[in-house]
Amino acid sequence: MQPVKILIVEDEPKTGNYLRQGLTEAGYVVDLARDGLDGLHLAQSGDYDLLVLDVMLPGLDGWGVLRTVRRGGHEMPVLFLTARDQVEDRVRGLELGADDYLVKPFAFSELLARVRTLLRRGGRSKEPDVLRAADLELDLLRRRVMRAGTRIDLTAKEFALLELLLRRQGEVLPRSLIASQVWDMNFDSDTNVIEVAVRRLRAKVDDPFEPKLIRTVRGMGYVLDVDEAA
Amino acid sequence: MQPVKILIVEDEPKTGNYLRQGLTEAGYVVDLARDGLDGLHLAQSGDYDLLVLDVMLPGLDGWGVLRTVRRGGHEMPVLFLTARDQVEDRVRGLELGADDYLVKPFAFSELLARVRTLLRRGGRSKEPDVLRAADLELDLLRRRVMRAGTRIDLTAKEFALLELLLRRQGEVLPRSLIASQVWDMNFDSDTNVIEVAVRRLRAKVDDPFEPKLIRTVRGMGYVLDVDEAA
DNA sequence: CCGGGCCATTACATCTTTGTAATCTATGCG
DNA sequence: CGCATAGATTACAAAGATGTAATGGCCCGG
Repeated sequence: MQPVKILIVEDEPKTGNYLRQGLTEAGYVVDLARDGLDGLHLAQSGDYDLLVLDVMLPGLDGWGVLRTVRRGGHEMPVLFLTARDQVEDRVRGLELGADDYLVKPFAFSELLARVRTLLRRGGRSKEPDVLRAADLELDLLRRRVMRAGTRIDLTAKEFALLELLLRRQGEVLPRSLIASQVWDMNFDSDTNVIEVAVRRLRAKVDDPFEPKLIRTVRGMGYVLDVDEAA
Repeated sequence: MQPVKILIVEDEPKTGNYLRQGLTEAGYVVDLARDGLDGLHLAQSGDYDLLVLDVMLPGLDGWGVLRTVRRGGHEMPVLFLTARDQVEDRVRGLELGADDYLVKPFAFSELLARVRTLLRRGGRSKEPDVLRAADLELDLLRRRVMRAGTRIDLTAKEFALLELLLRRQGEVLPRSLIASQVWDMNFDSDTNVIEVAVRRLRAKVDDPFEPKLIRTVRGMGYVLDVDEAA
């Protein structure tokens, strides 16, 4: 089972690095091209499972890249990144065979969700549909959470956070990681949103139940795991 | 292709009739039993594709019915209806093989969504995944709407309303029908929520585009269709 | 062409979600 | 043991979702 390979074509260093890091952390093998031409050459090798293309690139833009790649007979799914005011042009992208697009800035969890869907569609993916820990269940397709037989209603952020904790259960996730996956690129690290979000999630997912699944690791971050101490 | 048959077991006449009518309007063949025993006998015939069981029934309750039905070897999916304060007991229901439950009162569209999912899971259903009209597309699985290549963000109510209009495109839907499918049982008919909801939906789905798809039929209701007048 | 009802539209109120900030608690070190 | 700091908790604020209500325009019958 070879890893899933993703090519990012993005000129803004900040966005590019953020994407590369986030996708790498999520377990993909990632290459990053800084302009359209480089991107095109890499893409034409044909060994990527997905392209993430910025629309606005110096020289050859995202559409140019896509057109040529498609002409070469490559069929991998493509996710476009566009600025808020470029949305007008979307039709062009979709006509050319872009499969989805995101408007910047976006929460990384949003991007990840799309990436997963696109890969799933291509059949290229052994993604599970349900994540579990003890009596807790998170159904990705139905976007639904159950614990001990009760449905639990989570808000979007709560869901994204729990999904992350479940996907990486047993790992202590530093706040920086959580921030980069659940919030957007411009996340301001000197707030306590994460603590508050964890609190809210705990109130729904842990407070009424036993055992507690979300643990705080002082100075490190949070883990979700089924406590081994027995 | 035979129709999908659903058995409702519900003693409250108001709820029972509401469910029967709503599901019938949605195209299912529906039987309604008023108590647990009747329900059980009907269910044991085994020719239903889905059961909708009220938990609280006079005499034999929902669990009793389910237990016996399962013992008879029937495997159809079951949707439980429970009052807000009965939720405690849910585990029992799920252990017995109830597949989902709803807390009363619920919007009918909620129930319908669950019914569709349960039927889809059973493989018993030729439900499409995408509804279309002209350049408008509603993706049921991804809960996403696109028109002319742009993604359109809809709220829950807007989505439910558009889904209904699309499923029944070409038909003029009276307000009463819309109310019963998109709002809950206790819908108060002397408000103008529907008009307001249609306005909001139009603002997103029709105002920025051509042709207009949602039409008002004076004195009758609303239709979504691709205008034939050309 | 006038008037009544039907619908559209807008404004506003309420509730939920999400973020910010202030305060409280407890862990672990000196 | 007491303090410094990380984290928990609570309160408040801003933004979005949804419902209520008031107003205005338009269609149609007379």
